[in-house]
Amino acid sequence: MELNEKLFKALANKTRLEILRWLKDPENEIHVPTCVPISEEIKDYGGVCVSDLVNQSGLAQSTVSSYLNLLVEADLLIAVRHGKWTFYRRNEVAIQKLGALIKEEL
Amino acid sequence: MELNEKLFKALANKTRLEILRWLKDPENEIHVPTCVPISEEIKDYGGVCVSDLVNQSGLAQSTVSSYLNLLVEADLLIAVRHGKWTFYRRNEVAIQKLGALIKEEL
DNA sequence: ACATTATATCGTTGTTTTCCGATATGTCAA
DNA sequence: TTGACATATCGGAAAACAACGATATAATGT
Repeated sequence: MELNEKLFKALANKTRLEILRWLKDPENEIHVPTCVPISEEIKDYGGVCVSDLVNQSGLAQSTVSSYLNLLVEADLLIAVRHGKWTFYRRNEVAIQKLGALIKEEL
Repeated sequence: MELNEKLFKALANKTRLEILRWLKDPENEIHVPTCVPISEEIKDYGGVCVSDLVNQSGLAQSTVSSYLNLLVEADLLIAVRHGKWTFYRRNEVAIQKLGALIKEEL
């Protein structure tokens, strides 16, 4: 984790910011959840599948998928594949570190 | 100060990030300073003129000027005009607040 | 094996950003 | 008040991004 252009580019988009917020509290924020947690990891750590975020955002599936990939590349999200679903969740450690880095190093 | 697209867009550029770093410690980071502090405010709070940042960055004067304006608009920099110079300095309060907001609200 | 579902990737088009040179504005000094 | 300097603004060309539909890949169920 470092404060580079790539990281801030990932955050420089309304929808991607919304995705991060939705994933903060999916129980309340994801209005029509469809993917049921199917593993202990998902039950423990949470995670939302792509199609739920597609519904929520109103954007095309391909757009959301690439946005999610950008956020993973920036280390802000963690992706876990289970069967045909990929569950995305926040990388809380990295996000806290980001806040600290901005205070110290920006 | 809020975590919106505009703020992160301002940070999503290598040169603008460098400018923020240079302004963190201008004495050491600005290699060829030309603008002498001419007021108590600049002496007290610091601040670097546009032409020094133009030299440092190697970009055109117009580019640097608009980059600085973007950072001011995002509330990350403070601009103070003295005579024919405009001195830019970091908005440390806002930057600390940004770090805190990311930890709490991102 | 085949159809279905979920996600990822590719190619494209319109929009935004980057960065420039030219020019305008503002300030000081002679 | 004219010239020189510092900065800001404008208009444009090239690159990057946003967002889409079409298609590829991957896993599941029959």
